[in-house]
This record gives sequence, structure tokens and C-alpha cells, in this order.
Amino acid sequence: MKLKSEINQHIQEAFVKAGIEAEPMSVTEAGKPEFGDYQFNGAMALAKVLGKNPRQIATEIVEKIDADGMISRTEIAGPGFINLWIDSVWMGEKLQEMLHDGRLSILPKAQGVKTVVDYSSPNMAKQMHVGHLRSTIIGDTLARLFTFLGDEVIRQNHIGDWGTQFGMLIAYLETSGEDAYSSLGDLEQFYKDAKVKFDSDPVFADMAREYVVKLQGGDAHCRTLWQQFIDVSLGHCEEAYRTLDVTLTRKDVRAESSYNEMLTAVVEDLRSGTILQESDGAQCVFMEGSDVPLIIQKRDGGFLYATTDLAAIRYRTEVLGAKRISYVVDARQAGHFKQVFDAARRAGFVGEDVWLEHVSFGMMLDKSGRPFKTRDGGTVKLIDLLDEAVSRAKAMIEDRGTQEAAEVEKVARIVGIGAVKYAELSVNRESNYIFDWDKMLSFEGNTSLYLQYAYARIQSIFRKYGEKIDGDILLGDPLEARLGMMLLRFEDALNAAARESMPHYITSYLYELTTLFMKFYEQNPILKEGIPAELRESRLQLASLTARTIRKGLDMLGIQVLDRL
RNA sequence: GCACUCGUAGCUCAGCUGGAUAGAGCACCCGCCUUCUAAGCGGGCGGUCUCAGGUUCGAAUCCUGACGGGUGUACCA
Repeated sequence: MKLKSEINQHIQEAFVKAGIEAEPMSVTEAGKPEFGDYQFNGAMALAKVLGKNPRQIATEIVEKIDADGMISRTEIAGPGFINLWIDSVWMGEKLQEMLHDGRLSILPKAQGVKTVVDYSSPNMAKQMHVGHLRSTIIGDTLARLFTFLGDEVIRQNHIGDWGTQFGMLIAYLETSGEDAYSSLGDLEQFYKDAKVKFDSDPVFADMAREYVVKLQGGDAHCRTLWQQFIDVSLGHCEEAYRTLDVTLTRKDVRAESSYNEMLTAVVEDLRSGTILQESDGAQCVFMEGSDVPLIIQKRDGGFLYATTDLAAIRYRTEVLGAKRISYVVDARQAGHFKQVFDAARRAGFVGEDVWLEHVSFGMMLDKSGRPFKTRDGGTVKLIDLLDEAVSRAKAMIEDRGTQEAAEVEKVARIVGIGAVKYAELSVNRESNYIFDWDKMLSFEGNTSLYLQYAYARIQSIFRKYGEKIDGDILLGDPLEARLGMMLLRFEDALNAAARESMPHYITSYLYELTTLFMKFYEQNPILKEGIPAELRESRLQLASLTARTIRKGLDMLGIQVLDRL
């Protein structure tokens, strides 16, 4: 339920009744339990405008609040804080509605927004490495989240399948043997070998350059080899997607090369829109306040990635009809996207009603704060990272010895991959972050395993109980009330995460919820002898709802839960 | 040089549109398993929120400057 906006509405109504004319202001979640559940701090801000004492304003607002059973108590504190307590009977009823609703009382938007999420975007010339992880995981979370909230999501995997390096690779494929599929088994090695030959063998280098021209000219044989190469490379990516439980499929692929035919038109339309300027022989778009242009067409007539990006933007708005486009791309591209967005708007490729958003994320650094590399200076392959995660999880599970032998592999996969994804998603995406195997695969504190563990313990209670639950949800105990409050905030957390494209809002919420539940559960036995039936039923319902919220929240992150751990 | 961005506990990070005593996890110390899974819970230790000004009733949060780190800066993607 949209708890916060419901409270805001009551405050707003009180404003009207009290004759206060002011911009709507929002309540905030109370910082401490003794300040209630929510607090409204607007009275102080209004004091100056209205020329009144803030406490007096607060009093006038409080007197007019008519929350229809939702708010049980109000208090004016300090200079004019309004503290609000949510009624526990009201909460109990709402919690029960959530429990009996498959979507946890979260209604899909009446008017879904057609949203393009551009993410993952691997380069077909190389194997996926750890640098692709953040885009892939953040983007997939956003796609799942937006979908759940009722938006119409179109995933776009803007794969890099065009450019000069493909000439080299095709030439190498042509000379290295007949069977393309087996020789491409290790793409990384293939690329390195090709590069070595390119640098050392002038005849081969010339051949490679020739192949670029032939490929771009549409030569059938070259296209066939190129297509084989892309198929194999994409196959590798899809293997990583499957391992990661990422929802991208082949139908989401919209390759760079697919925009080729649109590029000339993009340049022409920019020219006729008089946005284009020639500078040093190149066709450029200049932005106000910056002397570094966005180059659309090279002096030699060639197109660049800015051209492709503009074509893609156009396709997304004009053909797909997107109203929000989220680019999940690392922070180094911030300047580029600023220019592309600006050019696209001025060219009229996107209207005022389209929201362009660069969902940027920071770089991955090693422990000494340098860009993350392997010991020999190479990039860490994504698949190696994932294998490592699973094998570490497996070792811990075997060590613990609570799983059936047949289950170990499956559980290790869910736990290990979950840990990697959660570690990426739980930090603010905008900051750089320190990559550390131990931290990433740690299972303590704010990690996926902590949530999965809590979930499994709740399932254990229900296995033991095995009967139908009934009765009211009672929130007598303070911890019970806080848990109930937290459960009701789920939708607010999801909405905030979606509004700002910040997955870590979800993890923070889930961690806080789970911590509360763990405390509650330690102090308030559920099935123990001597617990009154009424209380037991109520606590079982809270436990059930907690489990469902954890499962749904993790589902937004593409992380699975387990009934036993 | 210019632009953007970051600077919170020993380490890794939260801190939502400025709000009441700045929060977690790890590490370290102490306690809790004959009782619903101890991958847990409780307690302790630890911060002049880089620094200096400014705006405000009120600043980790907004503005300016300094210092320090990172990134970007014309025909690669």
C-alpha cells in the first residue's frame, strides 16, 4: 500500500480545512520510535511564510487531521514537529489484506509507462567480464521492478557488433580453420591470438582492413562469417545470462549494426534542423557552454557511436513509442549521454513527454583503489567470477552439512549467484566500489544469504505447524508493531527505487525488515508451549507476510529463495 | 587547464525532497544453543560527517572556496 501518500493526503486535507495555502509537503518516516511512525516537519517552514508561531501552525494542522481510524495519536514536539502514530488495529487490517492479496496490496499502475531499459550491452568481440556485471544486474532489476509496478517494459540489449575490430576477427576466423564454432570456444583467447597476428603479420593486417571494408559493404561471405561470430559470441553471453538468472533473451537484442540504415537519415535530419555544424571537416553538434562537440560524422564520412545512439533513441521513441528510456551505462559515459540527450531533444527526436535517464554507475576498483584487473593485468572474466561464487558457496554448504547431497549443487548456485547479485545491488550504484572476493561472497550482514536464511527459518515454522492460520493480526508488542509498520512500507520502498532507479533502496528495505523480524522472532516465540492461540495465529500471519515480502523483494532483484538452508 | 563526480567509525557502506542524541555490517571484546535452523540474537568499543566560510529557527544534506581521490575532455566504442 502507498502508506506515505495516504498520510500526506490526510495532512493536505487538514491544510485545506485549516485554511493554510501552501505547496504540498511530505511526511517522513520517523527517525526514532519515540517520535512515532511518521513525522511532519512542515510547520517550521510555514512559520515564516505565514508569519505565525510554528507550534501554533502545528496545532491548527493537528486539530484538522481526520484520518479515519488510521492515525491513533498525534503529538507536537520541540519547535513544531508533528509526530504521528499509526493505529495498530488499522495496521492489522491492512496487513491482513496484504496477506490475502497475491500482489501484497500493490496495484499495478492504472497508466503504465512504456519504458525502454537499455542494459548489459556486451561487446561481441570479447568475452563478458566483471565490468558488464553491474549494467546487466542493475538493468535487469529495473526491468523486473518497472514491470511489477505496471509499466510496459521493453528490454534492449544494445550489443556491440560493429566496428573495425570485426574485420580482424573475421580475417582470423577465415585463416584459422574450417570450424568456426569450435575455434571460437574461447573468445578471449581468440581475440588475443588475432591481435597478435594483426600486430606481427603485415599481410594479415592488410587482409583484416580489407575485410572491414568488405563487411561494411555487405559482402555475402564476410557477412556469413561475421554472423557466425556473433552467434557464438552471443551464445556465450546467454550462458552468462542463464547462470545469472537474467531475463534477457535473444529477442531483446537490438544490435548496433541494426541501426546502420538509419544513420544517413539521422545526419540529414540534424542538418536540416540546422543543429549540425562543420568543424575541422567533421559534422558536429555543439552544446551551449561546452566547446567539445558531439561528433556525428567523421571527416572521412564515417559514422560514430554518437550517430548510432541518436538512431537508437529515435527508434525507441518513434517506433517503440517509449516515454521513459533508462540507459544503464557506467558513469564515464555521463558526458556523452548528456550531449546525446541534448542533441536528440533539439533535433526533435524526443518530445517533452519523454524521460531520458542515464542510470549511471561507478567503477569497480581493487583494494588499492585502482581499476579492477587480474594479477597479470587482464580483465576478470564474468564466468570465472560466477564459478568462484558458486564453488565458495558449495564449500560452505558442505561444511555446514544440512543439505541433501543431491541438493547441494542447486542450493550453491542459488546462494552463490544471489550473493554476487546482491553485493552489486546493495551499494548505491553511483559510487565507485571496491571489489573484494571476500566481501562479495560474504554471507554476513546485509547480504542475500541473511535474507534467504530468514526466509528458510520462517518456512521451517510452517512445516512444523502445518495447519491453517486464522484470526486477527494483533500488534501489541512494540517490536510487533514496528514489524507490522515495516511490512506496510514495502510499496513505498519499491516506488522510491523505481522513481530514482536505485535498486539499493530495495535491499536496504529488505535488510531492515529482516533485521526487525529476526529480533521479533528471538523475543516472541510462536509455536512454543503456552503461547495463547490468538497470539500464535497473529504471529504466524506476521511471519508469513514477512516471508512473502522477502521473497517478492528478492524476486525484484532476480534472486531466488530456498525453503531449507 | 576546463568540466563532472566523490570525500561519513580502523575497513566496506547507509543516511529518502535540510529537521530533534549521525546508522549498519566487518574487525575487536563480552554474553546467549536440553526450547520455532547460532549462516542467528543481545551488549560493549569506535565519528570535530576532509577543511574554511555562507544561507537557515535548524546543515552530513543546500551555496561558495580550499585540499585530496576518481572520471571525462574532437573524429575508438
